[in-house]
Amino acid sequence: MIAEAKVWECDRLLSDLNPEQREAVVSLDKPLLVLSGAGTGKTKVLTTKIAYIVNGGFGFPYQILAVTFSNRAAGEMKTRLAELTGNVDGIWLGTFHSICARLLRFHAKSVGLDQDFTILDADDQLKIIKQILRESNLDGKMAAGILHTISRWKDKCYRCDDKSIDGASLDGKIYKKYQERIRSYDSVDFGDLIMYVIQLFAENDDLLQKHRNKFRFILVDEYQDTNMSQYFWLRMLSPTGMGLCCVGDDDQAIYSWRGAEIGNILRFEKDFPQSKIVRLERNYRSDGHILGAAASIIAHNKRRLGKTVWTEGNMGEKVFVQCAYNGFDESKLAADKIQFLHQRNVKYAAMAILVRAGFQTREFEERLLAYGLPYRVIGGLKFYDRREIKDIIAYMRLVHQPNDSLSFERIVNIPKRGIGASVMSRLHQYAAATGTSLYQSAKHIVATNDLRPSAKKSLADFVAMIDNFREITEPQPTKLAQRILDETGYITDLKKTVEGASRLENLRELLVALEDFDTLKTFVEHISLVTDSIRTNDGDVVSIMTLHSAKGLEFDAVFLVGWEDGIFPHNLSLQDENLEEERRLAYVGITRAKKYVFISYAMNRRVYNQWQSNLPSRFLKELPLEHIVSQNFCISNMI
DNA sequence: ACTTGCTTGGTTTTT
DNA sequence: CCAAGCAAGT
Repeated sequence: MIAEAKVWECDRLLSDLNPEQREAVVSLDKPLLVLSGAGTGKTKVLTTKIAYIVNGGFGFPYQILAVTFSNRAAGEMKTRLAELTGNVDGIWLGTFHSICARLLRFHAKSVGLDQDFTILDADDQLKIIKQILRESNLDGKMAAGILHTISRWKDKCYRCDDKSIDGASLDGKIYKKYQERIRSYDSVDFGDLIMYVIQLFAENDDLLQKHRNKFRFILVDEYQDTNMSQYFWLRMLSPTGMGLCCVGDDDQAIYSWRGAEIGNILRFEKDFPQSKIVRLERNYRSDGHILGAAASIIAHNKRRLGKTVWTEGNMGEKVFVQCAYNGFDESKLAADKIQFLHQRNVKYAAMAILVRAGFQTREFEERLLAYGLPYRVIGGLKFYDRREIKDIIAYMRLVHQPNDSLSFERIVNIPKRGIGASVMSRLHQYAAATGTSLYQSAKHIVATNDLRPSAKKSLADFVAMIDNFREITEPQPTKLAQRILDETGYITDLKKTVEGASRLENLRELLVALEDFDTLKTFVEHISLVTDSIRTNDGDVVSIMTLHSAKGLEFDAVFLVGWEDGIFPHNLSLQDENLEEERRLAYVGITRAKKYVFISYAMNRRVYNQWQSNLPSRFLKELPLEHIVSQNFCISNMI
């Protein structure tokens, strides 16, 4: 009876899929690579596969590990899975980093970390490196570059004593110091999250075996974006690839500059000789001409596994290629089309302007503003990057984990309490000498007569205040945040400044977001791993964003702007291997569209207030004439 | 502590 | 060119 119900349930799940999708779902006995072209239903396959495993009785939810690259993808999978099965409990579903954080919390002691370790963000990392540089009398401006180098090393799973690293080089030396420093803070960065878990498994075989047995099914989304560390991590959990199912699209690998190794997906068959590859090539998103244009462009790449995306849908509109006289005119072309489409009942929210680099958004913003068209810039300044948000979060982190010295340092004098550089250097000295945190040091120093009376009192008051906040057992984050804002005088301080109003607005938004959390602990963990902006529902507005942040999204109409050599492909990416990645970016851009693609370029453009004439993007020549309509529409209202 | 003037760089961005 | 970040001065 039960078996029968299950069979029926599985049939229902599978009936909704095309043959290739079905094969990808049903195949459980081999290492599986699902090559999933744009718009071919990869999330559907992943979620159905999970449902199939559970409902078909092949495994229990807690035996399934599903890893995604971004929080957005994890969230979407959760939603879709809930729709499909109504229940997602027990499944280990999350980003590489959140899953590693979870594992590491359980076993922190085994790698010598405190269970309450803090997770650093890029800002924290940069601060620490600047600190180290300054101590060595070196220029702090090098910090960003060094951080980049260290991050890439960590993506490759190189520890600071790794033989591949020249320990005598500046970067190598800073890496060592940096690692020492963050360890002493009981903190880890994003790279560490993966590396520590690898270390944990390498040093504790029983633990590794336990997890190998536990996770019988490992599903990996966006496999083309994994870095070496993540690859090693996966191979530890599934050395033979049995139960492993990687889904990805080598043609959409656009994050190599961040350590992603497209080689991981290209090498899959070699890594797992018993493996099977399923290609999802049937596209359900874009009309024929759009798909044809995208396919022709990507066919120019050499390093790819190769697949041909097709559709049964109609050919639709051809890709519209336009030349503008200059950048101003280009924005006008887009705005006019947006207006036109909207009159034809295309929603603003179904349209997007995709740029190569952040600075390009301004021209389009100005134009849409002038036209009175609603828009939103996605990406750019992140909600959690705002000063006031980071301040209040630092308070909350310090309340949760008093030894979080970075948070301590951030807010000890915010609002101003008269605790300046001299007090801080005294604290640092003490902390270094005793091997304790700044908070602990403050507690000790306050009991001595080392500080001038006023500073001593300020510091004592500060410590007492934090302790006071801590005494609220398991505080609800909203309430705690409200108290912090009131009792520290943060709000009062804010009201004195001009931009205070908008900052207050942001804080209010944060308080609302905080209501989703029951405990401070869950919030702090969440905030460390999620740096995405709070998704505000702006309603029916046009999206402006970079090509990178458009990945995974879809729109009826897509405006691909600035297709000029030097802008796109970008100046710094004109060498061969980088050019392939730029081309993938073009592929990603075109395949975001369901019905309309407008590509434009400008003959003249002002860059850093200097007029330059760029050649049309070399990618334009790769668009076959049968799929495009070209119009040299050179207007100018500026000259 | 806050201002001022100088230098410098100005792809992509998630975790 | 313009914004940000920093060193030095009030």
